Amino acid sequence: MPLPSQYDPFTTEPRWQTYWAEQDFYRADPHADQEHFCIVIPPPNVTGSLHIGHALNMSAQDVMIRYQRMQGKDCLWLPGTDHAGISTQVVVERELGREALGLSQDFHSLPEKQKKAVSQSGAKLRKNLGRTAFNQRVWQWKAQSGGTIVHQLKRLGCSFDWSRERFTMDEELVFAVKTAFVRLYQAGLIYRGEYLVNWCPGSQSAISDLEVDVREVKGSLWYLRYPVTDQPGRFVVVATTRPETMLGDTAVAVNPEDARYRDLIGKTLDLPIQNRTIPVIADQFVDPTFGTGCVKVTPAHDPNDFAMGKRHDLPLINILNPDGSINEQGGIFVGQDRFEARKNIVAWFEEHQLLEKIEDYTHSVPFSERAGVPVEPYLTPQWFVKMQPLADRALAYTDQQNSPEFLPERWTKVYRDWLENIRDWCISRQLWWGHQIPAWYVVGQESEPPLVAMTEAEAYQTARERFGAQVELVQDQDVLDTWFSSGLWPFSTMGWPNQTADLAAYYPTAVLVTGFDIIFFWVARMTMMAGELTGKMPFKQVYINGLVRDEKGQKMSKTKGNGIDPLELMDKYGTDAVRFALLSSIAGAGQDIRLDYNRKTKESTSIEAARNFANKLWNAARFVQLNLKSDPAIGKAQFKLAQVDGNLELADQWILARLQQTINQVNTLMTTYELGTAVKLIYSFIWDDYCDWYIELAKPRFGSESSPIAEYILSSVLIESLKLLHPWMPHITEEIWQALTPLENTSISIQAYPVGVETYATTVETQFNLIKDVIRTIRNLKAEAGLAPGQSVPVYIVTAEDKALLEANLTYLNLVKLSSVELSAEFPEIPGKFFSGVAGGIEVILPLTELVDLPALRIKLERDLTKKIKEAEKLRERLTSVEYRARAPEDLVQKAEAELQELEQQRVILQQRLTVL
RNA sequence: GGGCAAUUAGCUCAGUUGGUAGAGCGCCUCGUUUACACCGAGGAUGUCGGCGGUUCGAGUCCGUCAUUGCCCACCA
Repeated sequence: MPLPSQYDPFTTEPRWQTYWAEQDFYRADPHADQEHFCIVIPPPNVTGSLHIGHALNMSAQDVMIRYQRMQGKDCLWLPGTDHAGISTQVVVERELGREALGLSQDFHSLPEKQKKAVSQSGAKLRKNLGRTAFNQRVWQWKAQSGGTIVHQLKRLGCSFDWSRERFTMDEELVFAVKTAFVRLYQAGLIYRGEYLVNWCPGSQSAISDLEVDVREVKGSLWYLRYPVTDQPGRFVVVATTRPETMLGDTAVAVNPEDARYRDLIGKTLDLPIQNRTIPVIADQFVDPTFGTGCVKVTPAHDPNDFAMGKRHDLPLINILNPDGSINEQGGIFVGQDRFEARKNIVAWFEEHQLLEKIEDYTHSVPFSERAGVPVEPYLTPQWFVKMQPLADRALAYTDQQNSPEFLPERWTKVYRDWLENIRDWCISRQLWWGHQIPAWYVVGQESEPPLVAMTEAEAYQTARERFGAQVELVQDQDVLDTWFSSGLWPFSTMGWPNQTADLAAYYPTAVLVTGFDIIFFWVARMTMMAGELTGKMPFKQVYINGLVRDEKGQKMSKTKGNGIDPLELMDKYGTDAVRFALLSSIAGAGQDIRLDYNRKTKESTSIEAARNFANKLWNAARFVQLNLKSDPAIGKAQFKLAQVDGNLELADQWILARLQQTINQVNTLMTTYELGTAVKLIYSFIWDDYCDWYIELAKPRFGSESSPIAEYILSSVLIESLKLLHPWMPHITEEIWQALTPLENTSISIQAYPVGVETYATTVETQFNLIKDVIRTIRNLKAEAGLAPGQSVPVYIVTAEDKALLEANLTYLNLVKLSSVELSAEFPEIPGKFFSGVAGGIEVILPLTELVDLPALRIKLERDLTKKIKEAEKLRERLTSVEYRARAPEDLVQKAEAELQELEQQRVILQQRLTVL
């Protein structure tokens, strides 16, 4: 099938994607004899759509998987999505709200006011629907529009095994989650307790430390006076950034060493507004140099105070409702919002002359990432995972087996540090959409601990045994933090807790590819869960990919609106170009990538360069196809070096040697997943070596005696190059490969990846490079002489050593327009003016004609000469140094000497040239 | 406060164990010779952030400072 004159990614790419899917090439077989290789997808949110970070992350995984598949391994790349508790619930709520208000626009394009109305109405409608009906509605939404990202992954050309697609709320995974919960509970690793959690008044749910976004806020530090009991006129002044919490104060603390307040320790203060007396306590925590040295203690609303409260056995007074308003403990301020109350309380203090002063104060305030409002430390009953034993176990693996291994290695420290300073994990969320906690309470026996069981029936059975037949149970209303189910992902997707064939074959997985931003959220949770539940680390390696930054080097984010849409780029340049551009800019693993992008024209030069490369490859293939007259190899081109060992020209041997070298380098790089470096080598092999030199040298051979060999090597090297490149640019390589190998009738993606022979002729490379240098020197001389490339000129070449080599390959010099070539061992008689250059000891002489601009040439030559003299001077200085001679390695000294010799030769020639002029 | 990155050509970035700096884009000159102008040939451009040290030799190793970005912990 002849290749069309223009490559069209937009029709080509979907065609092969469909073909790959229909042929079912990427279905894994756990019973296969081959070695297994597995990657599980970091499950994107079901609500999400593909962003540029995904594009990089997924492309990287696809390269790894395609490469390993071509290595002959049985590969499983398991796709799936995450139910994403809060974001999904919010999306569906908004949909309800939009429906109710009759708005058809996308939520994000609505004006702020309408957004608020939609959210409020949505939340109300959710409550009206009730839990079951609402969740049904979410499932319905998921079926309709939850698959956006899945389609987009297909468009990226990802070679997933779609038969194994999973969702974190699949029945199988629900079972795994329950099993994990029950087992951890039974092992004493899950408990329920009243603790201070990060409470988000916006979503009225507990959130984990990791979901808190700390922001610098310009606020105030208020200095409040608390009167000392029975000592009229004496006050203790406390400083606070949250005055409203004083309603729940149960002590004031001072440092025990602080002489200023020593006499007050053990005395009491009259807490204003509340008309309570509170003690003055002594605690080391208090820094006497900060503020007044007195700290108000609110154990129910501050983590440090909570700890202090524990130490001093202080009462806990909760003053807030779940929505952030002041509750009935708040005296006269009951019902007010926390910020309204703050204002009013400050006013009250001022009015009663109890406000000492106000200072401007910039401090950090924790915000809820989801709702965007300040978080309150809040006392509620929640479920927790006891992390220390899990972290210790995971750390033990890192210590003993060096597993998982992080790439780049430096992330190990980040991972370790977090595990070493672990805190308990609050896993309950006050949401409807998610894995409902498998715990039941006995109605009327609320003080009893809940019954944790796999099913309601099981819970009832236990309850009846304990409380009699009439017992009534109610299930815990909370759902689990989304990361709880994601934490099981590498094994829950393979059928755990059942001992499945997939688990046996693919678990632990080979490598996890993810961003550093979820090392704590996800990676560490997986290792801890897996260590406890499966007794193995879930992956051998963790490849951390960098962030894709915008053209200014800034992190892309929704709020900044500086995202670059990969789909738009794919529409413009084709998927392969986007993949290539992203992957080839990976320097080291974990290094951020800055994507150049012009927001006005929506152009990206790096992706354009990638598109140009695709075009180059396409045209090279077209050229080869058009010139295959003798059809020796195409159609069943299984490249074997042994088949072409006779009658090879230097260029043939050279390109084969370079191919071998490239194959070896790529294979070596891929053992450490150096995807960017590897593909850059392939790029330069195809463009610089194959296209710029080999194809050019093959052109004059067509039709001649050596035509069949040239054609054979042209085609085989191309086909090997296609295989080399395929993991990075799957579509175009498939397209060309299919066109060139019609007899194969299969996909390039399941061909064997090239394997290099161990030795290749380096002498060939040296020889060929010499010829290249001679050609370059001639071109150079012509350009310097101001001669057009098309102008035929005579050339004299002087070399004793390499005369035979040049004689044998004289035709190669035809890459430059020459009227005659004189080869000699001695400097020849040349009529008229001339000038010359040196290539690897070979002198090339170009007679001058009247066409040359002599003054311009002289200036250039003089500049060159001073440069050479300086270089030679530097080199000579080094070589005459006694220490250098004594300590530098022998081969280096020799190299330097040879270099100096050539420099000298060049200097002499330049001087000759100048005198000739 | 602690930690981690980054600092190299106009721009974006490479530079393996220390051996005397490269690529892509851009720029300049020339060119449509049997694939490709999304091309070819040639060219110009760097006190490798500053200072100090180790070494025959430092972009590379050590120390220190500066700037930028990120992560963690945060004294009310």
